[in-house]
Amino acid sequence: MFRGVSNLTIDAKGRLAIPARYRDRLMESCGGRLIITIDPDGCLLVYPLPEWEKIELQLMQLPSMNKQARSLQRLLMGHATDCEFDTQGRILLPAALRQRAGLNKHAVLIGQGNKFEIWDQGDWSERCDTWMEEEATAKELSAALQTLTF
Amino acid sequence: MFRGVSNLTIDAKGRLAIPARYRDRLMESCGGRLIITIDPDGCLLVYPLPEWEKIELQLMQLPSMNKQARSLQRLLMGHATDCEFDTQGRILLPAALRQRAGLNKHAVLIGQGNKFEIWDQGDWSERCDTWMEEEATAKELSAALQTLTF
DNA sequence: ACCAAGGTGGGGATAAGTGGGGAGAAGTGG
DNA sequence: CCACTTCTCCCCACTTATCCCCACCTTGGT
Repeated sequence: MFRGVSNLTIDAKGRLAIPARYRDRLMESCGGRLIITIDPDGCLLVYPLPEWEKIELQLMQLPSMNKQARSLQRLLMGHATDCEFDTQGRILLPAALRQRAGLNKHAVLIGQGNKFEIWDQGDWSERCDTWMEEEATAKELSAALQTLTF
Repeated sequence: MFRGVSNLTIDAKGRLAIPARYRDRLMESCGGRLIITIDPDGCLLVYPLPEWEKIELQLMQLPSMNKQARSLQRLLMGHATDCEFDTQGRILLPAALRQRAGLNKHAVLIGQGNKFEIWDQGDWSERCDTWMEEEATAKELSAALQTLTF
């Protein structure tokens, strides 16, 4: 499971250094073969190849005549790009994806279990503020969260 | 079960000494492997790794298309950072988490059963005041508390 | 009053993250 | 088909953060 937050910089060439603590795990789980795509919420998603293949399978099984499913397929499948580490442990984020996620110099990489998310630093901290407020003051809980304890 | 409150100082490098009375227990229950994350209420949560893994499992099973679930995953999972003791029995609180919880030099560590919470000292005493007032003057009781005896 | 143990502070080696030059590959247009 | 531009990636240099180590200070017990 990937977890935790890292503040990183994207250099002028669009490269981003994956934190060293994740590298060994990524090399062994997928030989450094990653898939990067966009998330409708405005961040990028980074999957180890084997994990992505599972997602891909689920996505392709959605009904073609469902509009919402179709747009999700186009967003996720359509933007999925292969990436590998360079010799310094960095990945090159394709310009198109960087632009779509509004990524500038300062980015945030967060572990989300089987994947990572990459956010623009400003967007991320704003979102966090909002979410914390919402979660703290939430009057009613969705059914999925009714039994959660932490 | 962890209980009790400790006033601690966070030094200039962001290190915090775990009180000696907890250390043996932590070393044996998780080999000193702790997970620190944020709580929507504005404090940090500290779990022994095995405890955290249970929560993680619950979190990652929540549906990805549920917004409330997703934001909770991002807050909890996204900030969950592995920490280990240094040779003096201290842990290094990541700068990002310290900032998010508004931690300065003076902090409070409180035992909360299977986890600890870390609060800024000022925030903590303010919150305590508020809570005491609220509990004392509360007009109606939520269902979850109807049967509590203490 | 002394000793032992826990808590606090800071120097310094090492590893991790960052930035940019430049060779080679790939794409574009005449 | 060739010349030009753009992109990719390897290499090296620099900066920042992490963690080990040692030293001191405070507290509680004998």
